Amino acid sequence: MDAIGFGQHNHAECIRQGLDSVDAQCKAAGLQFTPVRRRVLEMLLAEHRAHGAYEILDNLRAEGLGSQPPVSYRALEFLVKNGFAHKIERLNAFIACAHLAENHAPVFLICRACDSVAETHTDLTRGVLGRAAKTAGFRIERTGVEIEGICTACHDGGAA
Amino acid sequence: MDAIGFGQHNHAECIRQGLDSVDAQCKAAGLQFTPVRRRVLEMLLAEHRAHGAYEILDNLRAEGLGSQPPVSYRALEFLVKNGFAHKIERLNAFIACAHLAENHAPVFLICRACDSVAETHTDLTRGVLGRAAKTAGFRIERTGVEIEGICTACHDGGAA
DNA sequence: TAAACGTATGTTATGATATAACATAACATA
DNA sequence: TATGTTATGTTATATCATAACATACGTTTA
Repeated sequence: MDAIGFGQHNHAECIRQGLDSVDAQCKAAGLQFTPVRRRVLEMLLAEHRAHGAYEILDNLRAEGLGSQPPVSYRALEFLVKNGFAHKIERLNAFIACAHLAENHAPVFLICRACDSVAETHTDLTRGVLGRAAKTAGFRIERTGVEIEGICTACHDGGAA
Repeated sequence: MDAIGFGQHNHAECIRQGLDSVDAQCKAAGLQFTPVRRRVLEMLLAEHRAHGAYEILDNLRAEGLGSQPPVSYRALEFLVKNGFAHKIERLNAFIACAHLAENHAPVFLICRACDSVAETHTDLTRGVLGRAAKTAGFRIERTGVEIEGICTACHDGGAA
């Protein structure tokens, strides 16, 4: 279980792969990966932190790709609906999916010091929670796990 | 592991116990359980569903207990900070804590059909997620697990 | 080609959620 | 009384999100 987001990796490659993978998935599924949608995903991929819809919008506006809130919200909705991005509810902000193409019940580790967000995943329907839900007669459809704390870099660095 | 919220219980008793318990905890901790705070908790306890801050405010206003947003937000902040209520991030809404006095890493089961919310809990720091976090060097401070689906009553009743 | 349709985008306006900032009150205690 | 602390009252505004309608553009169908 890797937690992409903290730690070293070839980030340029990480962005390229993300775009390529979504490109391919869209082609396969007959989805339109339009310029705005592509650019929004690229912005999300640029950093492993959550981006607000209005921050995205500011960037789009600067590039002449749109100037009103629905533009960014629509692109983000497309990305989230198709599993290419996730919304971090705690932050009212969005992040590129770090486990594209995997069937994921995502878990987010949110550093409150540096705002980076790492994504890992689990299968909540198994384990304690799944059993609890089953006992309660609850039919799970979607899960969201958001964990707030301090990442390695920040507590090693002294930010906490 | 019980999931209070769905299923039968003596609700009047449930409200009374909630208020009494918080009353006692406030006395013990030297916290002021003021009329507004008490009334807000009572509103939350009235139903096992999440209440928006402005819905709470409307009620307060009708009772002459406050008329501006900060009134409800402050009371809710007090309740959340001291563990007497929780915020459901998905819904931007608040719910009374169903496990008062327990050290809780709450887990919410949210029925998208009837809007009821049940609270159960787990120890995320143990188990798969805890190990994952440890591996990533992440220091967990707070966890929020929100599970959306359909509750017993709703799928038995046919709402899904 | 044109008509009809579906999907994406552009734009205006507004709704919904949340907080900053400052003023006042109420209470404890030095 | 003066001081400090906590809670409340109030104004204004920031932030997040979507409804509704208009326009564009490609594809299918006649």
